Amino acid sequence: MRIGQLARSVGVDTQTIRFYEREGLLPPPERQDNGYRIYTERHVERLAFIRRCRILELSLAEIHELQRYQGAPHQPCRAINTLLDDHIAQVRSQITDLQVLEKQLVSLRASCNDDRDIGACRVLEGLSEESMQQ
Amino acid sequence: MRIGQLARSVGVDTQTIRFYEREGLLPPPERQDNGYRIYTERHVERLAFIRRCRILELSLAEIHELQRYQGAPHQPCRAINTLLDDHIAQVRSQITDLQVLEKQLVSLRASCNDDRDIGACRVLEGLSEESMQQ
DNA sequence: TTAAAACTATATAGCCACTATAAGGTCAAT
DNA sequence: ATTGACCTTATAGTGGCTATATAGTTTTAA
Repeated sequence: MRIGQLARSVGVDTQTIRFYEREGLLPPPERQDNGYRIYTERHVERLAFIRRCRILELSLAEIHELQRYQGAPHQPCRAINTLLDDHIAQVRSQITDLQVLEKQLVSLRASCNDDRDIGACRVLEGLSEESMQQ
Repeated sequence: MRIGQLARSVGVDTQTIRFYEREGLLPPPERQDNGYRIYTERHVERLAFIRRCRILELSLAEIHELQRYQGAPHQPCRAINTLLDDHIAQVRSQITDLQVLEKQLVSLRASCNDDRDIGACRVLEGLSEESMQQ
């Protein structure tokens, strides 16, 4: 199949496919005489794998690492689990950070109603005060 | 004061200060004969304002908008509150997304212990299966 | 049969908010 | 006189795409 069909069947842009190829995540396919890329079922699977990883917000580097593991199926899989554990830890710390942020924002927002002049807006005041902690 | 002192007093890199100037967030300061930038107390405040906004993850565009409001103190401040409400909504949706993500990752991780061969690793299997929903 | 459309190719720039590097000028102290 | 700390501009890199420009190829419709 050609790049457009691969793109449609996995749900990505053709540009993204070429980008993954350049990044070494997708092996360079055969070419037709006119230079068009020809993909096989294995490319579909490989691309789908990448997309599933991306949905889980694994970085391209992490995906690369997973692909290396796939190439060595008789090693223990502890490294894979560690990779995932690290990623989970990262996601959790992002959540915690955002929750702190949300609290700060909500508290700032609560300091002002909608009916003031900008000159008296407590939100703007709050942002201008030194008291705000990092 | 010169750029290094401003940077230290607000806790940013000198590069970042020049970057904000280029982006129009910080007004261009006077220059000494040798070309060095000379900052005043007002620049300190202005830069600190920017930093407080950035801590709250407001974008440079949003900060720009806030600065425009500061220049027109006799308008109603509803726009400011709306900006903040939108930002809060955005942060909340990020949190929700990450929580969904975390669940998926934890469930994937739970499918495998540390003592398999990579060829039998259920994590890798999970990532390779079509069953994973986007 | 030809003209339009839909597809493919490469190369390059843009997004965001910085951060890093290079290559050089200025100034104070030793 | 030289070291070191500071300052200047310009340019490139980060991540994961996405957009644009330019051009060649194939397919479809008139």
